[in-house]
Amino acid sequence: MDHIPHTTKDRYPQYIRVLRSFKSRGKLNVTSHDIAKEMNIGDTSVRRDLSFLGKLGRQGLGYDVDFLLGRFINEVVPNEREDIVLCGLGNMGKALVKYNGFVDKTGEIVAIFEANENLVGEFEGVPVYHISDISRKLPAEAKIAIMAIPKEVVNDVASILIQKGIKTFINFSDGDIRTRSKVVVKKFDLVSMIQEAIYSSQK
Amino acid sequence: MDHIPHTTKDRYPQYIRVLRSFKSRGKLNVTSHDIAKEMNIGDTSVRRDLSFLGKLGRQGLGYDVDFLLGRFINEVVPNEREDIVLCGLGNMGKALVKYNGFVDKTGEIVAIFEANENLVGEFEGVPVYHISDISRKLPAEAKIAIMAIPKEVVNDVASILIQKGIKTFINFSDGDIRTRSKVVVKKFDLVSMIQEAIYSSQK
DNA sequence: AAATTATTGTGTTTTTTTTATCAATATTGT
DNA sequence: ACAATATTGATAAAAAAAACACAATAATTT
Repeated sequence: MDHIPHTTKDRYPQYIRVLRSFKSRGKLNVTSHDIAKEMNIGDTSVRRDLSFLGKLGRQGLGYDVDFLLGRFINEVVPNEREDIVLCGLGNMGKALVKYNGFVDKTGEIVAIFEANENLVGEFEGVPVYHISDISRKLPAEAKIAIMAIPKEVVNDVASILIQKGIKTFINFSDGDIRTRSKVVVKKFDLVSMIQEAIYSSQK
Repeated sequence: MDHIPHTTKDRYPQYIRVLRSFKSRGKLNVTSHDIAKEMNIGDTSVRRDLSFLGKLGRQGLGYDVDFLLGRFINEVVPNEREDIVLCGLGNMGKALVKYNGFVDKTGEIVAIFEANENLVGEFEGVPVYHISDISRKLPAEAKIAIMAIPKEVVNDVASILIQKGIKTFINFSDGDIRTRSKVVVKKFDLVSMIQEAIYSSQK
């Protein structure tokens, strides 16, 4: 399996989403055409993308959904479950904890840090610590932090987390995370999301 | 201004995000190189992308952030503010209402529909109606719906909204919206978001 | 005021990505 | 078992995108 093109790699997470959707609809087998339609690309591109992971399909028949999904998860998310910490137990934080779906393959929220003393204790089975305890209570294996705290404090908290070894941020804060360290930040941006949706519906 | 390439168009929303970020940092002027670095593409690509919208920069100097941002907003989001309705006032719904940022240029949540009778009335200045009142209370101009309701009901509610003229969905529900109508659905998918972040931090 | 440095905008070249084509193979119907 | 149909995987061709290269121009320094 030699060099995988950049565009192909970028599509891999989308394959997982689409395959999950097929699976949830009870589809056991899909063709490159089915996938292509769902992803708005050509069926040749789908077959090409898949071919980098090996000969996964059966001529005349298509691809086995479960097998393909397993193959993708293995390629795209090769590690075991990642431990995730959540900063901020406001409405967004609570909503995120309640998304149970990602416990299975991706990771699990193992600790929550919150500024409001009254919330310290436990939420939905996850321990809640005071935000000032990050240095002491941050689980050693955690490499990912979800930020759901106000923009006024997001950079202060982020720099402590970076010091402690966090390499990846999912940022739901309204402020940007700015750092000179080499970390990955995925920003949740409702404005862009809405704009992209409007834009898509117009072109 | 003739045919704009697909990849360029796809990058336009990202330019807005990056320019907003520069602006919030107090930067008045940027070069193609600044933008390129922020977007992980080449500076030539940036200049080419911009050139489709006219001669926007000044040789030797760069681009005016405000001017460029205005030009992009005009191109990508050409309409006036869009009226948005929100379905579901749980933790996620409440969190979304509190994101004030998108009131300015993108749109505004003008009505909320919720199943819990106790929440009917008003939230953060937005009227809250019972979910059974969608047909009667849906604002006529609304074309976008944010769905923050459980998967068990998301498709029932969606089909009522589609009947009433909603064309664009932002779906925070854990279930997929499935329809034969030609609508745009942008799904918020925490699992994919985390997976993409992990994937990015590894390649 | 000339030289130096920075930076845009665009014609051209190179690289990457997508699409077209088709042999190989699997299934289904007769 | 044969013909018809469906679909993969791969090679070749076409199209699209990115990078290169540089003239034009603006600011800055000497």
